[in-house]
Amino acid sequence: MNRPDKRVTRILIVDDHPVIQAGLVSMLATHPEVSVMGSASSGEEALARMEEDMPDIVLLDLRMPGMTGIDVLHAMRQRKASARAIILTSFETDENIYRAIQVGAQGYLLKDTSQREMLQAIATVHAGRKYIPAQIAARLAERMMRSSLTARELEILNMLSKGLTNKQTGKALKISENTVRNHVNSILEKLEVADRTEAVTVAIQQGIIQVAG
Amino acid sequence: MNRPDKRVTRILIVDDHPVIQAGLVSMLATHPEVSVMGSASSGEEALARMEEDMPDIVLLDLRMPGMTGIDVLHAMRQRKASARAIILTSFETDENIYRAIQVGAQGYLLKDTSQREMLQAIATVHAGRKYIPAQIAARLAERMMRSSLTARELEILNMLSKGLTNKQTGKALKISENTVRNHVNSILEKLEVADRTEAVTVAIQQGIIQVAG
DNA sequence: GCGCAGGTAGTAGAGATGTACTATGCGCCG
DNA sequence: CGGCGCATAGTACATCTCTACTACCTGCGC
Repeated sequence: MNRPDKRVTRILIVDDHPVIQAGLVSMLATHPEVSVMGSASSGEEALARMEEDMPDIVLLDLRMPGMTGIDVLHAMRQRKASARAIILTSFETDENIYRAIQVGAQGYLLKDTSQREMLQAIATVHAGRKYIPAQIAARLAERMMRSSLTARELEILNMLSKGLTNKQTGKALKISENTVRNHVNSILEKLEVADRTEAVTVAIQQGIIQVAG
Repeated sequence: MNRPDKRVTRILIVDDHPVIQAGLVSMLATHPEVSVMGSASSGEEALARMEEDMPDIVLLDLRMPGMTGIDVLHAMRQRKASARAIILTSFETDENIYRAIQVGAQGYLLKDTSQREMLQAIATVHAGRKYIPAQIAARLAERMMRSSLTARELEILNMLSKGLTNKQTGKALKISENTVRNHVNSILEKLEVADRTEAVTVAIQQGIIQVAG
């Protein structure tokens, strides 16, 4: 609980890739104003570490096996964790950015960020402000313009992407084909696309549905 | 041209992400049997560096602005470069793996690879053998099973993904709607899918078409 | 020169999709 | 309680998609 030096920003790295962990440690280690407390390779480990190490800032990867970064943010919020979170990820779908900010991320960086910018983001967030690069902010705005798909619509969108017809989808969900059609039309309107095929492209592009590798 | 120590494997890192560069340097620096000659942030820089530094192994990212890793491999082959290449990437679409191996990559690693495995891959490739993890090899086999789409089919698949109808596609390509239909049917057969919507999902999933972020 | 792959074009018909409405029941929130 | 969003269901019609064929031309390799 006692901090050795109040001016030093204490960092916890959460990323399942060893090379990223090593890279961040190496990029941050030489700077006296930050101190890397440690690294976690999973969300579960991160939450445990957070209670022990009391970091000021958590650098958080979104895509991890098990808990995702979003899950970790949720858990942090519930536990009223004092640490602030900066998302650090290779991917930047509109949906991911939107969700991360919604559950309380204070910063959002891409993995191609320079050391200089990374340090600046850490300083900014530690000072209590948000750090969202313009490019990311633009995507966030884009996403906030559009209304969200409902749970049912998401479910149906996923079935579209697997090539099910309206009839097959209706049977699978035990609703009529007509109802499926209504939902499909809502999806097309919300995504602002011409047909189900484009809907799938846009949904994947924006991270609304995932394509299991 | 004179190598200080023949037992040392000389490495060139090619990746546009500073954090990955730093991570790889840090993971490899402490090991006496490898020596990192330097890092390049782009394919163009990598090719220049290769002539100067004469590395034994190039650790090559696939996704980079400008030249992709595949482009670099092509250029290396044309110039009959002596260096062997190991692909090091976050992504692993069937198509990327297939293309990389086809143009002469000797290894294929994911960025979640441990330090131990990375060193082993480097040693194996330096000894003249290939290093393909079982998981990657399985995907490669999967890809080799299927016949490739023709240039025309690819073009039409891209238009499908944008929501164009057969008629619109025909007009855009100045061919008849009937011909488009024939191509679409070939696509469905080759991808083994039920309809154009599933075709787009599968094509994106396998890296056959890209979704511009 | 012949076969083969790829691109082109056509026909006919069954079925799926998209559009444009109306309408009901449920649960939530102010 | 009233309004609203959501899920449900329906009808009718125009259009698009998919299937199953046949057919011709070109370029390439054996």
